[in-house]
Order: sequence, then structure tokens, then C-alpha cells
Amino acid sequence: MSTTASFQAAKPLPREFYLEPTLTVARRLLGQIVVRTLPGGERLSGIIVETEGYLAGDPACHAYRGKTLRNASMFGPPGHAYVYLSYGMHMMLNLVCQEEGVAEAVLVRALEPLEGVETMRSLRGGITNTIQLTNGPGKLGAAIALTRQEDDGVDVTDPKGRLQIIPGQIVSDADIVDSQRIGITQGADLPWRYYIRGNAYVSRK
DNA sequence: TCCGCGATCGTCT
DNA sequence: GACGATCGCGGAC
Repeated sequence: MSTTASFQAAKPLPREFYLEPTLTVARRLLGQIVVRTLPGGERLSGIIVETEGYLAGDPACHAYRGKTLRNASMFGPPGHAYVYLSYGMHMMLNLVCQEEGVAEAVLVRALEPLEGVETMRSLRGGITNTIQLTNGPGKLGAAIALTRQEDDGVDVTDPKGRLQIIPGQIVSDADIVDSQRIGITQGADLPWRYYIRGNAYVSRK
């Protein structure tokens, strides 16, 4: 196994991290690490390699038409998760940005697996191709066993939480590619998708 | 390799 | 009653 001791001890990124402009947060989340602790104690983790920003006033944002039961956590405090069901089958992971009342978030679209790869494999139906484990928002949701009941609204800055974002590597601007968001019709031309240049786990180049 | 389509269900019109 | 911030399969070329 690889040397994981250094990041296992790391504390989650602080709440202030999520108060920068949301598109800045979307860029800075690249290289950071999602840590999922299963009920039995096993850790699943991966490096964030692809994100998308969703802003207030953006027609593609779920909060565009106001607060509802589904998008309520987006209106909550920063540093919490907004998890929802997409296409009736995929759980999507977003991280809430901006102060309470401002509904903006970053969608985590792809991870590079670190810990718990074999468990992720079984959660993804036993597929053998490691690249395809987490190279898409629905795929990573399944790979880390996200559920709306247990994960929507959780505080990802809580050092004891089931879902945390901890510091990873620094990604320089030169290694970040800006592109158009995927799978939306409204605001499809906006370049608010970011990914790590050359990373094999990005959903689309 | 590319494209079209079905699965599946909560949410909002 | 329609439509997704998706995915994976099957058929055509």
C-alpha cells in the first residue's frame, strides 16, 4: 500500500475556505481530498480532480428558482454537503459555498482514488477498471456510498464527520483547465468547469 | 469509435 | 406529466 500516514492525520479544510468567491473555491478544491469514513470505520478517499461552479443567479443552479426541500442545504452555512439524486439513480456531491442564505456550491465531478480502492470497486458493481471507478459525479457518489438521508447537509469541516475535505496537494493555475459545464442546457456556455490538466481520472477532456 | 437510448424516481410545472 | 448537474449498453459504420 502507499504511504498514507501524512494525510490521514490532516484536519479538514476550515470553513473560511468556502467563503472565497465560489469559482475560486471550485479551482482551489482541485488537489484536495475527499475522505469518507464508513460506519465500520473503513476510510475511502480520493483526490478531487474535476469540479464545476454553480452560482446564485445562474439558471443552471438548482437554487435559481428559490429555496425548496431538495436544495435547502445549499442555502445553509458554507462547508456543508449538498447531496441530491440525479436522473433517479445517481447521488451527486456538492460543497456549499458563501455565507448562510447565499445559495452557491461546487459540484465534485471526479476523484483520483487513494484509500479503500477495493471497497470502492465492490460499491461500483465489481468493475475492474480503476479509472472508471470515480471519473464522473454519479460514479464517485456510488464509489463512496453517498446517500441523501445520511450525507445531505453534513458538515465537511467536522474532524469527526463521516464526510470530510482535507488538504491535499497544491495545484498551480497552469495545471488547471477551464471548460464548459457538462450535462446542462441553461448556461451551458459558461466556462465554470475546472479540471487538473493531464489527469487520467477526469470525466472528459 | 461514436451515437442513440433506456433505466429510474424525486421534484417541480 | 415532463424532465433532469448521469451512466452504460448495444448497434451501426
